[in-house]
Amino acid sequence: MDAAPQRAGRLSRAERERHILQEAISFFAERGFSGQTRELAKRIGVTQPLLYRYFPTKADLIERVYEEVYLSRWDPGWRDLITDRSINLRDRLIRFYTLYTEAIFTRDWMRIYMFSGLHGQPINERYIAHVEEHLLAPIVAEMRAEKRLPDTDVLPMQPLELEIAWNAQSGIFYYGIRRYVYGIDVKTPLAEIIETNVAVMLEGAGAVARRLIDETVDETAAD
Amino acid sequence: MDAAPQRAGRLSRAERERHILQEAISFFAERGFSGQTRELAKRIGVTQPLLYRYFPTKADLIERVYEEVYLSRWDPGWRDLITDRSINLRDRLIRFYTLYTEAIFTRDWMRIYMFSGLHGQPINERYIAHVEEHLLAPIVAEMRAEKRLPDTDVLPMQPLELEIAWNAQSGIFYYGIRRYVYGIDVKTPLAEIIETNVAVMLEGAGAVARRLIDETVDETAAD
DNA sequence: ATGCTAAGTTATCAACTGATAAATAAGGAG
DNA sequence: CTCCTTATTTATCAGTTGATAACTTAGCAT
Repeated sequence: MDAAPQRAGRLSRAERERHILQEAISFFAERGFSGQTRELAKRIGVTQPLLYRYFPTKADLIERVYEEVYLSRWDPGWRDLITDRSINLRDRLIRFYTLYTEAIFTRDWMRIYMFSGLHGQPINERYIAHVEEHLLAPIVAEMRAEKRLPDTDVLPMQPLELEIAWNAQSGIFYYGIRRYVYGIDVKTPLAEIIETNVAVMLEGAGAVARRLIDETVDETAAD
Repeated sequence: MDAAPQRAGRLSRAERERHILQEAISFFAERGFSGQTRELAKRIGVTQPLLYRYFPTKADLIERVYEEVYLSRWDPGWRDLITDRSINLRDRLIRFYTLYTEAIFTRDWMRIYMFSGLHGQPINERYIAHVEEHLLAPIVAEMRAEKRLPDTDVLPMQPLELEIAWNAQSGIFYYGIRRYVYGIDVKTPLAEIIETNVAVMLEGAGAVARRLIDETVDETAAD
């Protein structure tokens, strides 16, 4: 037997909108953006036309889902933490990546992120630019300071240096993809992954970065 | 004006099937698996019902797309290359990742891979297990040999060691995601990414691995 | 209590979409 | 050249899907 078609409780406009948006995030994260409005409505416990009393079109609802997911979870404090030289770099990076992954390592966030990336949403590209500017570039600068290399004012950040930061970022992020997007049961706990990636970044990438800078200086001197 | 509705040339059953499958790969890679059969047919230049003369259902066609993408691009020689100790490890890994990325770094492959992962396709999970067994585990073993650490027969591969290999793999793979899935114009050429990742893996992960093994041996001795 | 505002539902449309059946035509075999 | 096999098309169905309009009802204000 089906459950008796029950009338949804009456909520204030703001409450209902919030409720719909929240459910829409986990719904589209699961089904992708081709998920159907009727199924979403059923999950929320309201009728399908009600959605259109709050969002003019499905595309508008999806747009709001993007905003909610991307904007509401970003913490400006991350950047301050990365550049806080009262803490040693290793601890800073471990602490930052712990906080960062606490914010984005959820099934909803990771899957919405991948779906929006696949759909070529501009917001995705903007997010990546934001990550480069506010997280990776500062990390590169801190790494230079740690290794007593020239400031980025003196010697601009090299593309390859950014890629080295991307390397660590990728190692951690792809762990999240395997776990939350692919749904694989990765045995190693996240804390160890972060520690390892930070260690590898400091030991390996530090050396590579130094070499890179030396080479660049040589080339400049040779001109 | 629309082009005159032209009749498709008559092909042999095998040729047409191959043609449909090839187009289906790039079509579904672009649109995702919710892409419509009519649009696919239009792109191929045949009528939509013709697809059903070759594939019983849309789901069957998608299944064939998976097989084609995942199975046809795997080269058993990769493993032989990784374990070929007549070449030094650094060159071996660079050569391997060059070949591997030549095989999978296409818009079609990367996007089909992500879509199938998001849809929880078992083939995706199987592929990852295959990568771990035939690529990453051998890399870990070679790294141990390089660093003159105990063989995996003596001391089994630690989960964290596998994760260190995943780290390098992720750095390279995520470059592909950024480029071919997100469509970002990454400035640094792939060759440099591979060189850097391999260098980082050998310098950083080598040290971390050694430490890990030492700790494990200590713990074993302490028991 | 009465009535008005706004939240929610019912009914329904038009376009879409996977799939099937019957009709058509290309091209090799004899 | 004719026939026959089969690749391809035309026509169409039934279920789906985003969206709209009209109707109903909850609950606060007076």
